[in-house]
Amino acid sequence: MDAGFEAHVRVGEETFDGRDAALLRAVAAHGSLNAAASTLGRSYSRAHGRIGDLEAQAGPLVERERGGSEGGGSRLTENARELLAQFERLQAALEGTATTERLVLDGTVRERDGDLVTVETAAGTVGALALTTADDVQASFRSDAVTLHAPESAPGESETSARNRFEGDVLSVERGDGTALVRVDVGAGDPLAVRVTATSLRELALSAEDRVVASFKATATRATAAPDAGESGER
Amino acid sequence: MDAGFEAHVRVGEETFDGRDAALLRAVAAHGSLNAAASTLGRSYSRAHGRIGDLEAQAGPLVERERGGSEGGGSRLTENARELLAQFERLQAALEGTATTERLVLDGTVRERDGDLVTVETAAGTVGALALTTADDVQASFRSDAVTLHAPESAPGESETSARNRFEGDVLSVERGDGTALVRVDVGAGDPLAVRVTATSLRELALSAEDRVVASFKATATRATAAPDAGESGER
DNA sequence: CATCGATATGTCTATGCCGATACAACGGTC
DNA sequence: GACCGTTGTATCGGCATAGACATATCGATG
Repeated sequence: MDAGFEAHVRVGEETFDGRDAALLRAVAAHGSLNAAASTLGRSYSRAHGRIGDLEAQAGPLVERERGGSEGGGSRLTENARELLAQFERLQAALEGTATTERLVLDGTVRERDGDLVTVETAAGTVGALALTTADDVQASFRSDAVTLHAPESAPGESETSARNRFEGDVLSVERGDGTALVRVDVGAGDPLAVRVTATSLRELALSAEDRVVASFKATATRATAAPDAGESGER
Repeated sequence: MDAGFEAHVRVGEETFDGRDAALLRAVAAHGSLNAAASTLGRSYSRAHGRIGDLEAQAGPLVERERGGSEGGGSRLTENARELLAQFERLQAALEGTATTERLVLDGTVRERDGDLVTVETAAGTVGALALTTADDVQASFRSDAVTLHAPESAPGESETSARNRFEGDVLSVERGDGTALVRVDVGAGDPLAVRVTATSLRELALSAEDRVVASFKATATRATAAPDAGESGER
């Protein structure tokens, strides 16, 4: 039961997707559309047509050369490299959110101010951006959105823009490759997972049972409708 | 040229996507698969088959009733509501990252430690999670990942797990509905955009030309390959 | 027991996508 | 001028998907 996605970038009427990105990468790697298509197991004519369609919307993507000692070839334009980089940033960003753990807190909306809502949860009150008008909500946020502080030096409410703040005990520290996952009991059902660098782990001198303050921004917290048992309108 | 995606949740052999989610929502809203299919402009037989396929992997999704005064009907199981909620959280999370502004910093990798790299950029040195082995990279992060501090009370390096820190001048403050977008000049090409709540804006008393400290976590920063002008390996 | 509206199931067919194939044009090298 | 490997262009056929349609079944109601 794991999460996934297909990224794409709209460019005019066309939709540039992972398949297109692979094609451009292969062209860059092989120096010819022919070789690119065949290594991808795709037909040359389709690949050719696809590039034509994309170029009609995005401007020149490949510089073509016909004839010559090696028959010619194709190279990416600056334009194409830019598009590809944009796609890859998007892909990386989405990849991050799809694979990053999230903490989900069930709660009830207490206050609204535009998109911003105040939600009461088992762990305390949190601010969140609302994507729903329902009052029974789940507030969730990414484990990499949380900053840990030593309790004695945690900044005051009015000194930072991180509005949400929990205090709790470190349950476990799981060392990874350059980063570590710290689990903190904040009084909610599930522990709060926080991904930090190995350096931070060392400088905060964190280990199990230590007391820490966890802060995260309301604008990085999303409130979505809770899975309602009864009936209360669609969408 | 805007970003998008198609979310899906793998469940056994099947892939639960936005189309499936819409179907389940319509069933919940109308109380019958027949009405659901027809309001979605889809054929009943296909919709029926699709639900059967999904149930083979995910377990019961709808409770069916045949016959009766109103011919019967279908209602979602708890299981289905759970699946739908999971999908909607994913959708919301991805939606957030696809629409949230990102700051992109061009830079060069100076150091590696597992997935973690140190990147030198025009605005300063930042830690990031690397998704590439290239040395010319773009470090990017979400505008909602950045916490603002008053300069005098910004926490020290060893007191928090936010490893990246810039100091700069506020360029502009753009008030929205409950939140505001603060642009900070940090010496990079583009300004750093930070989304904060209206409350934070007030408590930090931010306005243009103020000096602020912006901090964000290395684990929320992603390094992707820069659009390389020359040739340096595929992928 | 006929009616009605829903579930349940199978088949036909239109459509879109894509690989496969064929063929022309190009321009260096031999 | 023949050769070669590429870029262009057009067409055919296979395959998967999904709508359209036909039909059977179910069960409360009147």
